[in-house]
Amino acid sequence: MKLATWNVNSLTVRLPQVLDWLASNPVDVLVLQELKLTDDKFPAQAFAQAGYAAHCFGQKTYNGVALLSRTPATEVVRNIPGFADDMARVISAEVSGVRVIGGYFPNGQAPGSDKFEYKMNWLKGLRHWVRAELVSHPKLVLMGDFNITFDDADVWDPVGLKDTIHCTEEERYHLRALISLGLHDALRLFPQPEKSYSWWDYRDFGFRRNHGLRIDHILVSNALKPLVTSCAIDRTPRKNERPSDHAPVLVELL
DNA sequence: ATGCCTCAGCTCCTGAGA
Repeated sequence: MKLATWNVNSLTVRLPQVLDWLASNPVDVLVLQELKLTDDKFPAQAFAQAGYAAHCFGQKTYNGVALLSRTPATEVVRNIPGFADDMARVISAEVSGVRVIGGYFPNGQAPGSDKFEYKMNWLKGLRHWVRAELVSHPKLVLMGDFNITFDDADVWDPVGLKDTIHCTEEERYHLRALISLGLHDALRLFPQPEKSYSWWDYRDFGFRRNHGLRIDHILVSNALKPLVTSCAIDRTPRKNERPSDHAPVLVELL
């Protein structure tokens, strides 16, 4: 079973690239973030023609997530039960016996801002929900755009970006707290190239200079960890014309 | 430089992203 996550930064703009990528990478499950479109504009038909059932949780202008799967997804849940949120950030479902959660974590803008406080509250709400989900669904994958780096290895300039957004100790505390629930950073279960990032700034030739961050993650539960056979970031779509600023991340389970 | 690039929208500028 192959699963992947990709922040597409507007599905309207990126749909052809997503379809091309799925043709080359026929994963079983793909979660998408930053659709930036409403449900009525979601291209369900195009995904159906590509062999995918799709569930959308859209929103105008910002946010918006979707879950695509080759076999039908059941028990679809939108956002975090028990955490009131105006923004469309989470979609989860059961696929082939695995609980899949796709998330677009808040950006947070800057430490000390209202948006940062919202990010902290959102992370707490997510954690409490995922803790319960792990009890009822031991085989669980939590993946998406976390907007948090684990440590300096995920940052192209750890000195210059120390304590800036995505790199603060408060954010990393919440990420470690998620891991402590019984989850594992799938990418680091395997050797990776130095400076493996999943996002590069559009400005200043960020991708060409590999000035990036690893903020898109796939976390697998204790029960799934022994089944993980590979995990990788696919940089190739970042070389497209008009690319998303994020690259997809893939994991393979036995 | 509170910028640089990209996207959406109350679209020819602004807010937000990361």
